[in-house]
Amino acid sequence: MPSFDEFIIESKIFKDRDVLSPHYIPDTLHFRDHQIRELMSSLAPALMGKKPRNIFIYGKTGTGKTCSVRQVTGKFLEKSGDRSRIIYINCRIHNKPYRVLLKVAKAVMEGFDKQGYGLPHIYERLLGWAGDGKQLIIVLDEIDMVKHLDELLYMLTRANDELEAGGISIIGISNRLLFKDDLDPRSKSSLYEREMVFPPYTAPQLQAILKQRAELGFHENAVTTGAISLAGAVAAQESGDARYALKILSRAAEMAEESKKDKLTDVEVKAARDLVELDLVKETIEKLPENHQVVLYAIARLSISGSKYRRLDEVQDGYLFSGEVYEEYTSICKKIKKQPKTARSYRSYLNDLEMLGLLTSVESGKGIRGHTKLIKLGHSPQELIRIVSKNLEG
DNA sequence: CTTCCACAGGAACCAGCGGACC
DNA sequence: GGTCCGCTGGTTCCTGTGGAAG
Repeated sequence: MPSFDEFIIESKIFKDRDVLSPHYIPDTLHFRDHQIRELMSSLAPALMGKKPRNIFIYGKTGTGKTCSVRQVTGKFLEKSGDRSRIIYINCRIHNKPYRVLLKVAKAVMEGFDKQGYGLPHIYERLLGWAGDGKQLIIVLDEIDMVKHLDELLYMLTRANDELEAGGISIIGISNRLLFKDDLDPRSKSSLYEREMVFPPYTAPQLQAILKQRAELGFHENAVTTGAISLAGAVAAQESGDARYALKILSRAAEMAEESKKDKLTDVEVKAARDLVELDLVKETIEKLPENHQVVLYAIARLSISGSKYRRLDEVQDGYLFSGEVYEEYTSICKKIKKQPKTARSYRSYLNDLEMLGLLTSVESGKGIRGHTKLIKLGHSPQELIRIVSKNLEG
């Protein structure tokens, strides 16, 4: 009889895995002193009973936006009594004005956890709460995900005007700079009272961050300096994304562990780089609704067999017509005995997939078939087919 | 120059759902 | 248990576009 002891092995590399996870918030955040100070000075008025300005924060993923805000709000809560509150809302989940407001109301008012109230009712209750001189700061993370954002901003700014004492201010966080163009000018100017930018990390900065985490998360001498600098350099080149850098490092560590090594070197980092790429794709695909996956599958199959319209090769290799992809989609649906959705729905799936970076598309032009979209996959079709078909069966 | 093709994407609408309230 | 309310995930209808064909 084997003993479990032989499977429960002390890791030779990891000391604390959590430190490497993207949710971990370190005590000291490197290279963001400036932004943190600015945030604190912006919020300070709230502690003195005045309304702070609205702030808009922009930066790509993994540039420490959320981390910095979390840290500052944490400090803020220690200081503030019940006269001011900060509420953190992830707009990916609460992506409508109603939901945001409901979430705020729930957070602020005891026993306000019933759904089914109309928007005006919630609004009034909120006004009533802030009315006696309280400061409310709402952090909207991934603010670009909110639909009808204009409505929400308008409502909140109007609330401010109606309040004689107290106030409501907003910190908006986004990784899309362009999204402000879709806003109407009034909400734009109210949201952008103050603007902050989080630039991507440079290679040396990423290396320092990785070093800090490595000291906490790995055993002593388990990682070579070469490995850390390589991981930092790779991530800096790709995007300056700290999350990505950490992912490479921890994946490399897992690989070293699997091959029973006690040291993590640049060999593992190199190998991990490609895997991480694929991991990320896999994650996004797994979260996709069925129809999206079928569309993706259709595109992948056609990418292998190539477009029916040979003339396309003259223009650019590997692109497919929107129309033929839809045909493929419907025929796959029939094969798996599913009712295919309308072409209109299909077009919105396409847009969703493009937003997630799973495919790229360009408007036709240059002399092919009038007005259509040309579609191309962002990744190897064989891998996508593997992932999707495994997913749809299970 | 007009008409046609093959779409793009907005707007309005609808079915079905689930929780809160009476 | 009906109904009010809003959400989700579609559909239907529609107007817009830009190169190609006539």
